[in-house]
Amino acid sequence: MRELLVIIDGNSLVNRAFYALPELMNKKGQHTNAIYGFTNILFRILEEYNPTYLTIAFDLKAPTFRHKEYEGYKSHRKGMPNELREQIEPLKKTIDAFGISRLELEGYEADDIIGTVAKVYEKQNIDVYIITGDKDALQLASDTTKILLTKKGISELDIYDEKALKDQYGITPLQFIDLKGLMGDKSDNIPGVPGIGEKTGLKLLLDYGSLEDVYENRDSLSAGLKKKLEENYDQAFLSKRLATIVTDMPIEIDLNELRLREKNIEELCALFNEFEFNTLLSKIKTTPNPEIISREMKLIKVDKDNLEAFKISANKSKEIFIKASAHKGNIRHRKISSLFIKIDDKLYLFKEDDVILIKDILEDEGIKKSGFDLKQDYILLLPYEIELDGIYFDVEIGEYLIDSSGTNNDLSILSKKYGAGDIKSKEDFFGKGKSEKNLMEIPEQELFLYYWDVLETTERLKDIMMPLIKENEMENLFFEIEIPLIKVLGDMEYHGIMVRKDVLDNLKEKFSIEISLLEKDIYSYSGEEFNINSPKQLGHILFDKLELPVIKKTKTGYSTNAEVLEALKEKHPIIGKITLYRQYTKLQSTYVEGLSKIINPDTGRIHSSFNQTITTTGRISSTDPNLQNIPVRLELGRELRKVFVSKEESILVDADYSQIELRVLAHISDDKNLIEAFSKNIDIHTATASEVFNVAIEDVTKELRSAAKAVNFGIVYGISDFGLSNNLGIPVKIAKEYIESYFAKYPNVKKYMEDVVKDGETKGYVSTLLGRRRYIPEISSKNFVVKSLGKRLAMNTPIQGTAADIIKIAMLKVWQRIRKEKLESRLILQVHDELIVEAPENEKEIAIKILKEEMENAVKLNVQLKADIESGKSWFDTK
DNA sequence: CTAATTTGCAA
DNA sequence: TATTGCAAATTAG
Repeated sequence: MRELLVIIDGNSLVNRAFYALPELMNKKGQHTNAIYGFTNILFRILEEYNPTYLTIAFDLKAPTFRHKEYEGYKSHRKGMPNELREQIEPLKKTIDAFGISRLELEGYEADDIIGTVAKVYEKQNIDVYIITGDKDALQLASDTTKILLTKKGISELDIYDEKALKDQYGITPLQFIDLKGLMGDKSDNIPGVPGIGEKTGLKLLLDYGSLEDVYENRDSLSAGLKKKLEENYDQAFLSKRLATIVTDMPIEIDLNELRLREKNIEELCALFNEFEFNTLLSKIKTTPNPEIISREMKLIKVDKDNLEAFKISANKSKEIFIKASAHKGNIRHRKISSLFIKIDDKLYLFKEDDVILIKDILEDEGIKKSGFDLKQDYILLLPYEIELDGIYFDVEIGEYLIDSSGTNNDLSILSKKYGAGDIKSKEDFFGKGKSEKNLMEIPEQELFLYYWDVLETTERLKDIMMPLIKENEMENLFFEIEIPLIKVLGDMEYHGIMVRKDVLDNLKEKFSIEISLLEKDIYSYSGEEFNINSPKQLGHILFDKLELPVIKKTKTGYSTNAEVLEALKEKHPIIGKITLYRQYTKLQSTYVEGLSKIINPDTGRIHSSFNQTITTTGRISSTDPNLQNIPVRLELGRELRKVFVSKEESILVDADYSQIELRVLAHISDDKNLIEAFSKNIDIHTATASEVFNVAIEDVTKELRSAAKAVNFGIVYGISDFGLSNNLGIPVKIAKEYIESYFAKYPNVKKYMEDVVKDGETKGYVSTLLGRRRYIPEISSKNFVVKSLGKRLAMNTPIQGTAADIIKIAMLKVWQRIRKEKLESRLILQVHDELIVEAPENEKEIAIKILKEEMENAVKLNVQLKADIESGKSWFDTK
């Protein structure tokens, strides 16, 4: 088999990549799109062509002989934009880490280097592929040299060899130079013969051969053409010289220097990590970390016969790494298959029946437990009446604090990211979806090896992350808040909330009657049956058939959202019906049916998952089901809250913070007027209205209050005049005046907004009161829209995030106090600014007291925190 | 079957 | 061209 040499035109490709891809940035604000595109091409070339030799040619800044001969050469080209320039050096580093050689020579363009190298080696019986976006390179094609031209962005390559050129253009590769002489090249500012383009040029060359031949035969051409040629004689031959790629540069390149070397995995990992190319990280074929494979592994199966040795070791070491693997099943009776504990270089394995033997170790606060997603382990142990204690370091949470923007960070991604070795991802090991393996199917030896890797990696990551958390001054946030919160959330999931299936069933019946009536009405208006749930079909009916005015479009067609329907409601009676239909079907499918599906048959309760590592701001999120978006605003939806109840002889105590975000704003901006508004204990929107619209408190109308409320919301979200005008349906100019008036009354709020944006721009991140960070790469974007988003994020995140910090502290304090006072009350829900406790009736008063005190005293701010408390048998009753 | 799109619910 | 989430239904590939 012949060997293959691939030569890449680096400048051409990096430009293509830059302009073809959208703006990408890492969290430091460094642009990475060109590097990303280029790297993707590299991966593709390596996979598809598997070349023996690979080299990438770059231009250097120095002028070439072409500039000296013709000062117009490429003179009209704009310099490289800074967003691209800053990517060149990192790209070269990346190429080096790939083990790919680079060719750069002063005084010659990449084309010349490519031409020379190609010609030298095609004579040595090597196949040469030249990859570029520049058609000039076609002159280099031969029967053994192929030109691969990028087309349409960078995703596809067109392959040309000598024969393909002949077929398509009818001329030889060398005649391409003559063609350039005739037609010139706009992109390089090569003039050619004005008035001759590709069509005429090709015809002339087809008829006569070369540029010289064309001139010799000019007499047989039409008068006009002859004149053009004669007037531009010098220019034509200059153009031909400029377009000629040098193939005999005085350089010697040893083929061996172009040989593809081994990748420098460590360096590549570090680079991809810096660029935040998480998807590419997994593409790197890693060799197992030598340290891991050289370590001697010792698996010790522990049962009652050899328990003592384990306990001595655990007590001595004081730090263990744990992971439980469990069968699928009910939260209260989920069976642990094996519990793995790593201590130093030993891996201990406990089968289900033996886990209880080490209850004392697991509950010993003095023995530190580290792991990945320890909430899961905590919950798994609860049915065995083991309450995991001494939880010390959770790698998933560590990563969340280091960078809250990360998405689906499983252990395998993290270990690559931090260079902590290579490990199979959960999906790779267990399979996913239908082919997910049952624990029983996996040979024990394999399982053991997998968990060894998991715990080994966990330990390494812990060691890597700990200093990062320290550096970023997040130790307090991590150890005093997030880690202790694991158990609070675990308990909330484990306890769940009682639901009334009978109420759900009634609602289902009631709703389906309404829905079918509405369907009939809608079909009678539309004159045909269609799927009302399909925006496409609904759009067709409303805007094509009924010819209602189009208010808004989406990228795929007409918009039919609530706002649009609201605008159309007077135009046709069908609109009101559709709005109602939407309301009912939403409640039916998402809530009535959704919740029914997920009631735990065992407990009669709903056990939602509370995730601690999802949101960018520090909030908690809830899934399966999401209990943080149960309807409340509309009468109809609010009914659903009757489903959520307390168990027998208990009561729900519901406490929610009053205006926590605006209070946080008052504190961090230290705005006297805003602080004073809160201290007077009057409705904050009314107070704002009075200030902004310059009326006495008593004279604030409903309308003014509601406008002020919108302004307050806008302020919290990072205000823009456009956004506010949109929200209030007023002109941008008026919205602008509102904002200016607000800032005039609350000058320190204005100062805070300016400062936090500035701070975000210089540091690349913003922080909450407790030091939680969010990186905002958007803020250094050149794109106005993206940058504006960045500014709003900078303004909003500290507010929303600080409120999240505060309620987390409150949750901890409430949880701890309930335990300390040995109550049977339980914290069961958190909805961002609201906590719900299920309390036995005789604990109602103390539960109220605890919630009130702990929430209002969670932190000390320049304004009082206020919590409003209600109680009742159902969530509906607490509002 | 999966991914993207549209819609709508909460704080 | 207003912040943060989750989920259902439809539809394109």
